[in-house]
Amino acid sequence: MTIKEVSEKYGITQDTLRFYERSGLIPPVKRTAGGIRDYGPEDLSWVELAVCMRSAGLTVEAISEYVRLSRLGDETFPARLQLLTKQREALLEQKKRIEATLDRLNYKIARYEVAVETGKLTWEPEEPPQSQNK
Amino acid sequence: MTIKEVSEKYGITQDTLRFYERSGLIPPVKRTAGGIRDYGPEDLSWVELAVCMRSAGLTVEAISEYVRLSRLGDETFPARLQLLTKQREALLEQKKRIEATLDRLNYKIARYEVAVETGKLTWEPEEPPQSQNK
DNA sequence: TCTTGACTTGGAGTCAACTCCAGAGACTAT
DNA sequence: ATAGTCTCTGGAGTTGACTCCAAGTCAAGA
Repeated sequence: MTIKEVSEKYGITQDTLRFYERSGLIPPVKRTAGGIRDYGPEDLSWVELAVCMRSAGLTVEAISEYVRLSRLGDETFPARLQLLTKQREALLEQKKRIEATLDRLNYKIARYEVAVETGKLTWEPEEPPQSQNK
Repeated sequence: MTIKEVSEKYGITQDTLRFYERSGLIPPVKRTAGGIRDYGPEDLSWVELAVCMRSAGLTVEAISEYVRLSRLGDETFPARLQLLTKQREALLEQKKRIEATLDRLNYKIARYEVAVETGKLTWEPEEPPQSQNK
C-alpha cells in the first residue's frame, strides 16, 4: 500500500505519516527496492493505533515510547503496562473534564434557547449550574 | 482579589491570566487607581468559565469569540447559541474518541497484566479488539 | 524615606505537532 | 525514452497556547 493510499485511508496527510515514522510513533515502514514506502498489514495496524491514540490526545512522545518499548522485546512488558496504565489515567481525567464542561454547555445552551425565544436571558448572565451528576 | 490569589485559586499562572485577558478569553479586569488588576466576583466567574472550557480543550479563539459576543448585547443570543452548540458537538466527538481509545487501552492493559505474569503476550502482538460497546 | 517585593506592559522565546518546500530519484503510460 | 506523476529526504516554517523577560510602577513595612 502506498503512502497516498494510507493517508487517504486514515485521513491524515502523507507528511504526517512521514513525520510519525520519523518520530518513532510507528516503526520504520517496509520499502520497495527503489526506497518507496510500501505499507503492509503490520505497518497499517501501527498506523491505525497511532491515529487512534493521537486522536484521543496522547502525546507523540508517549506513543513513540510505547512503540520503542514494544520493539525492545519481552523484558519491557512491565514498562509497557505501566505506560499504558498512566495514559489511561490521563484519558479518564480528560474525559471527566469534558463531561464537566458538557454539563455547563448544556446548561448554557438551554438558557440561550429560551433567550432566543423570549429575547432575554433568565437569571444572572454568568452563573454556573454546580452540576453533581455521576 | 489580586492576580496572585486568582492564579493560586485556579491553578494557572499570572502570565496565563494576563494572556487570557489580552486574548479576550476573559473581559478586561477591573483595576485599582494604580492600574493593578483587582478581580471582582464577576471577573472571577469569567476566569472560572475560561479555565473550565480550556481544560476541556475548547480553543482560545472559540472562547474569546463567545466572550466578545456576550459583551455585544442581546442581539447576539442566536450567535452565542450557535457557537455553544457547535462547541458541544466538538466535545461530544472528542469524548467518543477518548472512549474508543480507552477501550483499546483497557484491552491492551488486560493483555499486559497477563503477559507480566506469564512472560508472554497472548495472541498476535498487534490486534485491535473491535469493540462494539454502546 | 527607603527597601523589598508584587505588579505592570510589550515583546520575544518555547514547545508540540504538524506542514511546507526544494531538489532529486522512481514509476507509468504513451 | 520522455513526459508526467509520485515519492523521497533534510530542513525550514507555521500555529496555538502559553511562558519568560526587562524595565519600569506601585504598595506595605521598618
